[in-house]
Amino acid sequence: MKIMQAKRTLEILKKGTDRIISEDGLLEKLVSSQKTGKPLRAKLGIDASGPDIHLGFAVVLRKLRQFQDLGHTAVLIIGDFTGSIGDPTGRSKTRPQLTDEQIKENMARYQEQVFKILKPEQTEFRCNSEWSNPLTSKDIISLGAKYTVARILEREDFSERLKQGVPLYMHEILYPLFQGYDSVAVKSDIELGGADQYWNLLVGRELQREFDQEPQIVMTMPLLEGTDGKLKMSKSYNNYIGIAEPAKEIFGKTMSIPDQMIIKYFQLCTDLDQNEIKIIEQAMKAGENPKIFKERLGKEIITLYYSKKEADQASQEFESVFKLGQIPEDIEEFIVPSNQTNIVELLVSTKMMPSKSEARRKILEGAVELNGERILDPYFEVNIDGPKILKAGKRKFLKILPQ
RNA sequence: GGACAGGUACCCAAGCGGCCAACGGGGGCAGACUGUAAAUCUGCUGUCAAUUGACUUCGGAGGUUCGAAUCCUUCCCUGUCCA
Repeated sequence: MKIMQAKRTLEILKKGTDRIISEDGLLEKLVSSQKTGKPLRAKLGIDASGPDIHLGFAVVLRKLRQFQDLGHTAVLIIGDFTGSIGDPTGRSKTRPQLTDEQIKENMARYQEQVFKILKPEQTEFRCNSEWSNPLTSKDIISLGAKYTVARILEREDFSERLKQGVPLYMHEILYPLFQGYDSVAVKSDIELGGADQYWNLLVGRELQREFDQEPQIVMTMPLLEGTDGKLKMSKSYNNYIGIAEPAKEIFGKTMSIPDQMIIKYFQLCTDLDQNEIKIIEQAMKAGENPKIFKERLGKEIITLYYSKKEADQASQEFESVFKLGQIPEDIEEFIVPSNQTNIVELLVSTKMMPSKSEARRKILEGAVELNGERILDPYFEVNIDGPKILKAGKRKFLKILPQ
């Protein structure tokens, strides 16, 4: 009876995952949790440096939410300690050390965003400095004694860097160890992560065994490519869609993903069921305009984080601005001190262009419009005798006002 | 500690005494087109001044030279091999 129920649960949890190590292990944990009535502890590590949650990370968070819906506990670990190392996954980049202030601030912003997806009452927020800071040199050495260099080097990006002659530093090697130690510290039952975290998560499993704990289940979710459709969504590639961004932005960015990504986004970022997605896929294959599905996608996503109403608004505005070439509703205003000014000066002082050279270039390229009229002359003098709309490129609008 | 190879703009990567603000690719921005901020094509991509010009930039600091990213000295950093 209990087993049947646990099996059903397992099926739900399996949906949309990348890998589970191991399914049998997970089933066992589910069964015993049902027997004892004790919720499982599902761990997820988050990076303390960039407090913006994007759709890629939301994929994992949404899975975590599923665990909560099934009665389990989410344990979110802010990597404020490991943050000072910088996760070497992907490429090597040293991250700046964060101050306590910054971390507190980031934490607050995280909670705000995370609870758009998770249930607060079933979420445990922890900082890994809590248990990592007190470790002594001796502790760290003995932690190091629990893992071999060969095993560390099994990791693809490490061995790759070694092969290519790219520096690999001692502290980076320690990173997975500390992340794994987090699992020991919070006694996690399951750890979730993106597919690129697979290896890191396995270390946690090994370390738990070393510390005589039942090893955690490792569950990874597929990585979501960013708006470029190639690289994984990440702040550092500037190809992300943040869940806390204005609805308009979310919509626009969604519209800019390559057509081939539409289905994957539906699968990972929306609640549409598999059948519905199939229908969309077939419709596109049959030659229907992908644009309409992209619109649907944008709306679905916004509805998830805002509301249906805001989704419709964002979509309508997009249509009017980009298709019909109209002016958006609420544009920023800028008050010009003098009543006449050179167009180049104006573009720079309003920060629409980063430098005068750039402003001149863009003018010559035909990117600048004033009240709907294209300006091609860098010497153009703007008379500010009333409100005017300045447009630079397709997306930048500004209302110019006289003093 | 020794030998060798390297450090070039946001990234990768050419250049190895003047024609270098520096080839090419990626990224970014803009224009055209379109079904969208997809795709494709084209242009731009150090700053200031502007038809030609000036300034800052090729790991750091000095030097040689009319003139250096390019040669020399020294320092810092990275990799490979040897101890």
